[in-house]
Parts: sequence; structure tokens; C-alpha cells
Amino acid sequence: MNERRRAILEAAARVIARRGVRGLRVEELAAEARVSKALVYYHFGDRAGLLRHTLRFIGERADRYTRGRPPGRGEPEDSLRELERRLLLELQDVPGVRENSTAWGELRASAVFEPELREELRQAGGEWVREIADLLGRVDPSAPDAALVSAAERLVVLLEGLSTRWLIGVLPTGHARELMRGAVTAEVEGLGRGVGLPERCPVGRVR
Amino acid sequence: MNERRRAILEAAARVIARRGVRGLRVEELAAEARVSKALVYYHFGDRAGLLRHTLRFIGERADRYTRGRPPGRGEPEDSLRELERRLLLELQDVPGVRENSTAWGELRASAVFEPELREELRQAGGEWVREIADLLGRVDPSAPDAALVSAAERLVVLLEGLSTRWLIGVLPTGHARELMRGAVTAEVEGLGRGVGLPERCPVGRVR
DNA sequence: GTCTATAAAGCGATAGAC
DNA sequence: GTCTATCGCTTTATAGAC
Repeated sequence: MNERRRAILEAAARVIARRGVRGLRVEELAAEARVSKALVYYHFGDRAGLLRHTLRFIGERADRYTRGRPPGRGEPEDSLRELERRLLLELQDVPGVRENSTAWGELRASAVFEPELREELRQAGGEWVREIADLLGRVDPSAPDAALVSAAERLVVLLEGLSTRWLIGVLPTGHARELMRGAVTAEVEGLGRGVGLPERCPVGRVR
Repeated sequence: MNERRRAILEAAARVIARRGVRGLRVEELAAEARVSKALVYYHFGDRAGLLRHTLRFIGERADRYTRGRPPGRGEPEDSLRELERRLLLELQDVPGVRENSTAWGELRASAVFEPELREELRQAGGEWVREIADLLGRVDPSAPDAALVSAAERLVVLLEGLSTRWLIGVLPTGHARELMRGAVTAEVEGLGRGVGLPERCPVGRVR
């Protein structure tokens, strides 16, 4: 990928995190990337094209810090702990993370009115769910697949909701993280008891 | 309240649901309300004032269809059923409901960048949580208050997340409702076992 | 590929009559 | 309270030189 292209996308992420998709002005973005306005149009066609590419760019960048990188110096990590870590990763008061979360949340919200962003979001969401479902499966290997997927979907969607409220500022970081952890616990417990399946056994089995 | 004022606010909700906050053009809104542009400014000062008033208007309207109105002809409703009904109310493919949800979600999302919307959102969110916590308390009267509130917060935030994905169109209505129901079940079960509290007893009591 | 300059349109906001 | 008319800035997008 061209170096300028990348610079523009990085600037776009920054500006979206600062002003929102609604507040994104091609001129501000160009200044931020130290590039002329015309170059932006040259590379991305129009505003909508720019948004599409930025969405993908941000998604890939999130992948990079979400996947991989265990926290310690190589001790094999408990599955439950890894699950929590992954889900809590987005709820951190660290500038880079916050920027990515803000921009991603903004693009997700604008997708309600911009259908061309949907496919990308659907895909990214699907991958997230599969990964979380995998981790849940390692925590409770006896749980049926459908239960794992449902639980994962709920956790991922909850995270999105928490993220929005956290970014708005009506939910302090610590509280958001606590709620997320609580949900993980509740879902894992639920898996063990067979709760939350389409057809469920009301007083589930014991492992 | 003035009749025209109300007409303008109704039109604003409709236009926001159709085009988003960013897509709201005072001119379109005025046309929709069959009113002149100048009248909008006369009543609400400026664009921002209009948005503030619209947020409150939409919130009150949501209250009206969320609270009250039991479904049957007066059979006393099971608390658990009422809880589910309340939480599922927003996830319906009914034009009026969808319009309100869309506009509300849009305003919530824009609050990340418009601090003057926060107070209203914080309040509305708080009331929601209290109501859901109350219902949870009726389902499980022995659960401690802190657990009720945490569970309620998770349910409300999950609903917001589901709503967004549902409105984007990446989550079909039925699936969203199923996930919501599953979460209610998981949380209620969790209450019974003392799961998800700050300090929790790992193998909870039995009722 | 990248820039400067400019067209073209959009849109928020106000003035002033009724 | 409500309208018509209009101002003037902002913002997207393109033309054309290098």
C-alpha cells in the first residue's frame, strides 16, 4: 500500500475519533495527513469511499492489538482469563485503544444510514463471535456449540453497548469493565447449567 | 405545548430516523412538518437546541409505550414475563417503534461528540435500569440489591447493543429477540446462584 | 501522484413583512 | 406566531498545471 494512502487512513481514524463521522471534513483530514484535499479524492474517489476504506483499516488495526500478545512472559494463559482479557481489551483508557474504539463505534453507528458499510461490519462481527465462542468452548468443552455461539454473541454485543456508553462518558471505565466481567461469569456459569439455549433443560447437568 | 411545536418535534424524530442526525436538514424537517424554516429557528433557537428538545421528546414518547399497558385484558402478569416483554418491546418490526428506536440510537451515538446530550441520556438510562432492577427483584426477592442493579445494567446495555445491530440490519429481528431472552434467563439464573456480584459466593445458595 | 485554484451546491441562520 | 426572501459561510468535488 502507498505510504500516503496509509497516512490518509491514519488521519481519517484520528479525525473520526475526534469529531465523529458526522464531523469529518475532508479538508481537516487532509491537513492532518499533511496532504492536499485533492489527493484524498484521487485515492478514495469520494467521501463514502473514504469511509469504507477507513472502516476496513480500523478493523484490521483492531485485529492486530486484539489477537495475539499474551500479557505475561509466556506462561500458558488460563482460557477463562484469556477470554476476559480479550473482552476487556477495548475498554481501556489508553489513547490508541480509545481512538480505535471511538472511530469503530462511530462507523458502526453510521452504518444504520449507510448500507455500504454493512457487509464489512457483518464480517468483522462474525469473526469476533467465532473467536469468543472458541474461547468459551475451551472453558467449557462439554457445552454444545449452539450455546457457545449464543453466549458469544451476547458477550460481543454487550461489549459494543458498554463501549458506546463508556465513550459517551456516562459509564466510568472501572464500572464498564466490572459489568463485562460479571457477564462473562454469568455466561460461563450458564453454559455449565445449560441455560440460554433455544431448548433448554431448566435444571441443568453438573460437570 | 404549542401544536406547531409538537408537529416540528414529530417531524424531527421522523427525519432523524430516516437520515440520521448528520443527515437532518432543517429545511427537510420544516417541509415534513409543513412549516417554514424560520419557524423552526423561532421555536428552538438553533440546530443544537432543536436536537436537545427532540431527544427529550423521543425519550418521553418511548416511556409512553414502554411503561404501562399490560398485554392481555387484565390477567395479573407474571413478573418474569413482564420483564421479558419490557425488554423485547424495543425490538419489534413495527414502524412507530422502529422509528423511535432508530432516532434514539442515533442521538445516543451522537452524544459521544455532543456533550450537551449526555445529561439527558444519563437520566433516561438510570430510570430504565431502576425499573428493570425492580422487576428482577420481583422475580427473585431474595437477591441482594447490588446484584439486581448489575444485572439490570447488563440487560439494558445489551438491549442497546442489540438494537444498534438490529437497526443496521446485520441481526434479524427474531435472532435479536432470542438473544435478549437468553440473556434474561442467564441473568435470572445467575441471581439465584449469586453470580456476577463484586464479591460473590462461588457456589450460590438454593432457594 | 500531487498540488493550487475554483466551481457548484448546500445549508444554517437572519431580516423584515404580515 | 408565521411567512418569504436572502445572505454568507462551509464543504464537497473537479479542472488543470506540474
